Amino acid sequence: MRISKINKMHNLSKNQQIIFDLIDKSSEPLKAYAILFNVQKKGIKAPLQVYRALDKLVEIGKIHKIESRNAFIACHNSSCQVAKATAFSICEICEKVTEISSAGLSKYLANFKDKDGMKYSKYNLEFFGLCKKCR
Amino acid sequence: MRISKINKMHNLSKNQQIIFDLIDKSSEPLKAYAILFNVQKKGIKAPLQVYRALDKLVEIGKIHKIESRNAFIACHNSSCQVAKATAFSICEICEKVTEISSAGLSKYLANFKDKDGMKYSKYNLEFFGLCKKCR
DNA sequence: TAATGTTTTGTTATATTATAACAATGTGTA
DNA sequence: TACACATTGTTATAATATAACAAAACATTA
Repeated sequence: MRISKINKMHNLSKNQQIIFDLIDKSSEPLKAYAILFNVQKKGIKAPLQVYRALDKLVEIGKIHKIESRNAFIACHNSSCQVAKATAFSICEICEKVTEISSAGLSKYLANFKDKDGMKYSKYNLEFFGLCKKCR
Repeated sequence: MRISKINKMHNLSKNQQIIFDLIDKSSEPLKAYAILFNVQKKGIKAPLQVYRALDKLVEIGKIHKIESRNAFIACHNSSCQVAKATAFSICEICEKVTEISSAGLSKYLANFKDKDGMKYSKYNLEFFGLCKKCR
């Protein structure tokens, strides 16, 4: 019972944990094949093993995919248990990526309705510009 | 002089025009290799020819890339001469994609400042949900 | 028109990103 | 134990995108 509860709180499997740890300690978004290269010494040999772990980690909100870069970063936003509302800033020079956590922004977007009055369950926003260092 | 002016207004080259026409008349986002397949009868034989045209068309704002789908749609927002502020709604069932043109939204995002007071020159926003038909 | 720089094209090869299909093993629960 | 389901391992392949180089077309100015 306890164990099932823990599982539902998304205890990670072996491969998932290895790959999450790598992404979590990285200072920059990691690409799938860079991850593969890094975890080969831990016995993860095939792309599919990486992609499966990535899919699951994205699904449960532990990591996010930066779509414009095909790269993955750990979620550092405690409130986002699930990957349903994400916003990032991306520096076009040094490629530094930061997850934005702005209550105002998420509220605005979560409540945004299009012309037909349609509301959306999920969004991904990527801002581009120059970071402090690169300006 | 006149000609140069026209060029600066982004008259399209042969391949760019062929590929833009195809995307523009499509009711759904097109993927690069679907485009390639469709324009082979017009003499465009190699992926690179397609990608080069796509890059240029994106650069001048005639088309947009839907990052989460690796697909391209024509811009139907007369005000967006350059691909610097884009927003789309995507139906997760039928994959219908619509460009959102909301003055409120674009104003809000163009003026959005992060915690460090940083403003961004460019953004891409993708909303996900169910369209009217699929709901 | 000739000379020039720039953009576009054509072409082959290759790199990068991602999934299909199938068998085996592990894990949680009845 | 037995069952359902998630995870793993493995090989092969599909889908997406770029490198490098040469040639042709186009725009500008002398």
